[in-house]
Amino acid sequence: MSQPKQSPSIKEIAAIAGVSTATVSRVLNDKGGYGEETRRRVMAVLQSNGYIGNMAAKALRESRTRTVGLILPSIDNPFFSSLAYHLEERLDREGHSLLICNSLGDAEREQNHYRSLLAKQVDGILMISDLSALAGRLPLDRVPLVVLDRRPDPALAVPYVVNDDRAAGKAATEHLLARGCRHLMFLAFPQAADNGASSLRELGYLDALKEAGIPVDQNYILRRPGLSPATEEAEALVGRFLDEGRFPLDGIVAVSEKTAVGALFALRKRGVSVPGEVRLLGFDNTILSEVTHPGLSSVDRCPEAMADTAVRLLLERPEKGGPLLHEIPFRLAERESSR
Amino acid sequence: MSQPKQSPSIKEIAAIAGVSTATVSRVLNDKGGYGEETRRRVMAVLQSNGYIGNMAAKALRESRTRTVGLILPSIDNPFFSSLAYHLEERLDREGHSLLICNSLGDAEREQNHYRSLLAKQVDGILMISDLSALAGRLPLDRVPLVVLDRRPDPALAVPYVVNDDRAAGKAATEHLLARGCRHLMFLAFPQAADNGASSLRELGYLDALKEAGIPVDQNYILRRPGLSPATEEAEALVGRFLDEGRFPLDGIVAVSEKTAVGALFALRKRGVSVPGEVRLLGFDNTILSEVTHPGLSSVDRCPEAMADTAVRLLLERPEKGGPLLHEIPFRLAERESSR
DNA sequence: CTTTGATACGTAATCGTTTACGTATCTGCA
DNA sequence: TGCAGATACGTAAACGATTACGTATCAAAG
Repeated sequence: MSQPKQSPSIKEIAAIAGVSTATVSRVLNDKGGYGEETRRRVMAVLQSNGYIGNMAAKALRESRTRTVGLILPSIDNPFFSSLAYHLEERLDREGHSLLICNSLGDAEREQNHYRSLLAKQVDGILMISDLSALAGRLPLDRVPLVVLDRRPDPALAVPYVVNDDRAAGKAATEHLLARGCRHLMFLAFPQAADNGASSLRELGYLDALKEAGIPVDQNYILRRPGLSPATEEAEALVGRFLDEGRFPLDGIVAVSEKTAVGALFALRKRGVSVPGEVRLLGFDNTILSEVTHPGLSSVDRCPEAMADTAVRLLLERPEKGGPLLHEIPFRLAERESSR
Repeated sequence: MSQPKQSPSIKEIAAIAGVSTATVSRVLNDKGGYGEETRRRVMAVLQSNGYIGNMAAKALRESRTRTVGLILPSIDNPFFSSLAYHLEERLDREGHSLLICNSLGDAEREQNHYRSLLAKQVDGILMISDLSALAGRLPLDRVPLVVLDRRPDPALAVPYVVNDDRAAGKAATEHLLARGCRHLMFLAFPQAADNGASSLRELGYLDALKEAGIPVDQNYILRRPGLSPATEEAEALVGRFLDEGRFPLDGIVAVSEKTAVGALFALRKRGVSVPGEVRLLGFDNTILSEVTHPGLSSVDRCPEAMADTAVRLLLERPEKGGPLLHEIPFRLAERESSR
């Protein structure tokens, strides 16, 4: 009735079925080289003994685990968890599993996790990191490595998957310009923690202003110090800007969703209507953008497509020398905050 | 300069250092039984050759992987991803890694993932599932198993970690009663998809009404059909209730965060002020509750404590026969929606 | 000087697979 | 009949670690 506590090994199965381990293995892997009668008998024994293979042994023998690792700052972040969802989905379809490691952006944690993943013999590693913590200290070529949502130094020769952030910044800005905004704020990431995306989006913002013939005013470019949570800082920054009242304002491009929420809070507390007086637009388009009031217009960075490309790069290992940069299309999700 | 593509094996290290593999292994594991001079030499060779162990081999030999699996409906859910974050955090501190598997609540996926985790020789499995899909079809005792946020049949003898949902439902209701609400709606999960928590919270709601001497009216208990996304259905249900206008309403206890958001949308569209005319309270207290307007009062289910307990149960394997039910304290996070 | 015990190793088996290689049986054809 | 080639297996060697067991050396104790 009850199954044995431990799964039997291929050897025990072989003994019961009266064949060799080689034959059991062949049956298990559909390799052929056995008679139909034998196959049936082996299958029956496997079934009735609740055989479940030992992937550790298989991995040792084949030196592949069908497991890949994902190192990210924190799975507890709506955009990353959406990305992780799609990565797992895609990997699962290819018969691979996903190991998740939170780094909190900490260099030491990244290194430890990376080493540990290599030791675990993963078939590949996905990272949301600029790799500056790893470069030179750990081998980057023992196993396929793909970076997501960050732009590592091209000298490291690691492929990376990002959006065309400059174009996205430009599109976001143009969206607000098209709705009549003329005094546009750009709410940026801290310079230090700049993951490359923020300054590119800023360039896009500048591109759009230039094309529209609107002079750039540095007072409209607000940069978070980066010491406290994004939402709080953004709220404080925008709040101060509004309180000083030195400059007119009718639109804000926020470099992330959380900063956009902060901006929204600041505006609401001061009774500034959105989108009536100020239009607002953020990035990431996670569930957060759906539940604020008004709903946040947001640049959808298409995490599903990012995941798709990253997994393809990781598993199909394109010939060396291919392009490192892989850009994923984005699209604007318009909601009330910019209408 | 550049390290070898493949990590050397213990055997190669041994050869270079002029010792046996046994000695290298002993040095690696601090087992003692070697001279100081030898230790230094072996260490140096390990270092300079970029040795990284092979956990597949180690797992095969020791039959433990220091890896545990987590099967959940979807990592792309704020409460679950918070739970996953804390699980990983806690496991990492114990030297374990976390494999993540999305089941979408689908029985077949759950089974496949479960089998695959067993094959991968994980040291334990965490599940957000009532196990009905597994019971009888797969061995539940090959490896320690702990259920989170669901109440599996006690006959399965699987420990599970949940909140005291009845108490939480009661506390939530009392919170609104204390603020003067007398016409309280309870917004429940669909009967089919009931994970046990919803009906317990409903009992708590009834407890609170009874204690307050308020007669129960079934018209105030709304149940989602469970066919569409929670937020939409909740919005539709509450909307219809309001539009019919047959019953007075001044408070809503929503069984989850997403249903609370749906309720909030319905109220807002009809110009019902929250908390002025209707006070609202939900569950889960994820980041969603922070960004709605007004901010959602929410029962914080303390995912960190849940993770802590679950990992402890999984790794410390308490003596058989201990209690299965493990209740985690909750606390009310009060925001504007109920003030 | 012998004995005892500790210390510092090495040898080889083992974990559960896969697979190269060998071999026996059978089928079909000249 | 004899032989080639296919088919259906079995044998045994890996994969990279751990570890029980054996052994040589040495110091201290008797």
